[in-house]
Amino acid sequence: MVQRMSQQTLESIAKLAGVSRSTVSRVVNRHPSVSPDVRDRVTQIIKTTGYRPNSAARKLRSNRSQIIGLVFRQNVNVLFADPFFPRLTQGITRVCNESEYSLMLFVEGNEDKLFDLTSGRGMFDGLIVQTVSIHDSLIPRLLRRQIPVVVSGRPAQDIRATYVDADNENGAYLAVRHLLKLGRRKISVITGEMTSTSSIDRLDGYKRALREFDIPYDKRLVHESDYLMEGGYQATSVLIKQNPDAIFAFSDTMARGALRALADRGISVPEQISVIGFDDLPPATNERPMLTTVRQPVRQAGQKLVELLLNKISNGSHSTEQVIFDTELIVRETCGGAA
Amino acid sequence: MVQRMSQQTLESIAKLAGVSRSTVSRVVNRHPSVSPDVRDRVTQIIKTTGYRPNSAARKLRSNRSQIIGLVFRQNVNVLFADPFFPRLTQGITRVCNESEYSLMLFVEGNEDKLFDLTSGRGMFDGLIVQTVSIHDSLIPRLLRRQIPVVVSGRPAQDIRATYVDADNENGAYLAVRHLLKLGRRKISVITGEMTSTSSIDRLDGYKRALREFDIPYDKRLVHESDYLMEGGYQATSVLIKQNPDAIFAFSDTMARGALRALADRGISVPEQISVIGFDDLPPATNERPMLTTVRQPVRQAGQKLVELLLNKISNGSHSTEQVIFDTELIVRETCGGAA
DNA sequence: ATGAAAGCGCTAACAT
DNA sequence: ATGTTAGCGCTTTCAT
Repeated sequence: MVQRMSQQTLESIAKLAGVSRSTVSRVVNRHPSVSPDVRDRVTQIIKTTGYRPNSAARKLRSNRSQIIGLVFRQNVNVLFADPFFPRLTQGITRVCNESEYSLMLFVEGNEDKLFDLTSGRGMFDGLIVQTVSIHDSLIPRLLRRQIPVVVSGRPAQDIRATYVDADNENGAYLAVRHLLKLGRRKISVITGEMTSTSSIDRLDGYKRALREFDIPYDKRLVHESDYLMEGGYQATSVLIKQNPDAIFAFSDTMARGALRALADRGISVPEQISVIGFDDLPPATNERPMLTTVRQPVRQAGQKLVELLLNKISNGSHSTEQVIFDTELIVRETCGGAA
Repeated sequence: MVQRMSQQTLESIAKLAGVSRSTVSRVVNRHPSVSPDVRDRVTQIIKTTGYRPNSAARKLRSNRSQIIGLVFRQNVNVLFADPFFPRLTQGITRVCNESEYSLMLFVEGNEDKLFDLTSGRGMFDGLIVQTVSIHDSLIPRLLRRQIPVVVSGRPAQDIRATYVDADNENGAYLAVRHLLKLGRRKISVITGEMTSTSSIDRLDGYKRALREFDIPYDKRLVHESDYLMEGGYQATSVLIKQNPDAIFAFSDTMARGALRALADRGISVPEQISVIGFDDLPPATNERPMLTTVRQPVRQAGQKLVELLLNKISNGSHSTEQVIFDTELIVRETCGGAA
């Protein structure tokens, strides 16, 4: 007669199998020194009883949970609206599934709550944290706690962390230079929140290209937005009053919004206004007009993040590492003229 | 002199404060019977040392984690592409943030791995699981484990579970009846995976409307797809050969794909073909032509799910409860003619 | 109001 | 190859 399923322990399984707790533990953890017959008997009992190790106990004892946390601080709307995040998540889950690690996602919680959850030793072997604002203090707090953390996106200057990022500055530079070469002179920009390093870096690239062509920086051509399609639409409605001959949006999603706003006003792309986006994630490929954009290898970034984190976990190293992926201009229909 | 931050325990804090471990525990857990001065002293030390309770130990002892898990089995692509999920997640996080519970998300893991993670007592106080396929056995396995579970979307017939769902059958019925009243007779359908109860129920509603108008069910008009925009596009490319006068897609996202496919072929909507979607989530409102669709209250569903789960956790009840939200036809531009 | 002590379920060092 | 044993850090009686 088998016990109630819900309360099995190593001890109860041991009793059922007529062996000691340690032996059962060995079987569960695939330790080699267990005789085949004992192993089979125990395995059988585990199966019929449906025994599962108590993860809290396991963690408490071994100090490993085999779980890594993925923290997205972004608003849920943005998180799901922008194809960036699923891509990144895919890269991450792929490596996790190959390894013995499982992934747990955190969305939208205030910083303190999140810190409590993630910093308590006993929960995660390590964390991947997506940067949000340079004013955010979650990352420095976690680092101070000596929790293995890798950061997705460059964190604020004063934070020494291992991170993975795309070369945002150069990507933006390439895009704007391309527009300038095509003869565009009033290039407006739709940025993300300017507290994020990606927007800061991209705007730097924009400025560098302008300097190279001796064009003064005009901040009336720069509109801060939110990475949402609707935001791109509205930003365009405002920027259009400056009569720009190009729009460079810091995400494909916002570029889509811009295209729609232009279409609604009967402004032709690329004849009257060129448009370039940033990301080059799937929708950029199959919507029309096909979007010229800056490609960043998001999935690879996700994979790299996990690799770095797993290294950090196993080495216990306190060193820091930065991986910057190249970005690349993908010329399609919305900017006019080939590279 | 304060100890290294990373290894504080109840014991070490107690030593620092010159009290016993129990007293520190009482302070941490806001137990009333601690004298004010002791409380202050201990609180101060906790703050300066940055002590955090070990969650594994806590859980092991008290059998509560204050964490609920949200399990999405869907492919990451679908998960992020369909506005349904962020909406649901918002509803859920909202209630969680009001309560003392935290939310943890699971995405894309195989069933066994997921079961290990979620079923191990010691991790979650309860789970919200999104249904995927009627053949999926994660939910019955969790239920057998007596883990508090509420299900989002109706599970398979033979599963007795607490769940929240929209009235899919009637929503589809309303949509199709509307088309029939407008004189449409060859109404094609783009379904989701037919292993999902939502698609099954919606197809039932479709059939009921047809019966009411004495129109035979023609399965060549039914195309199974995947809830992605691209899927809607491709389904439409196939269905169009049957010369339908209407397309009813089981999600707004697929309806968008259908609209694009029709536009690419120069087929005018609603003049030549009517289109109706399902969901009525934000993009349905601001894209053109404005989509006629079936509204389901996704955010409320999310909230309800949490409420039901928290009840279940606190009551420890083994009873089961079903909440079905009404669906509603929202007539806009793509079907032609008002209600 | 505070402390002592037991034990949650597990792993791993040690003994056999 | 298997068993014995000692905790991991915490909560919670039970004393005082």
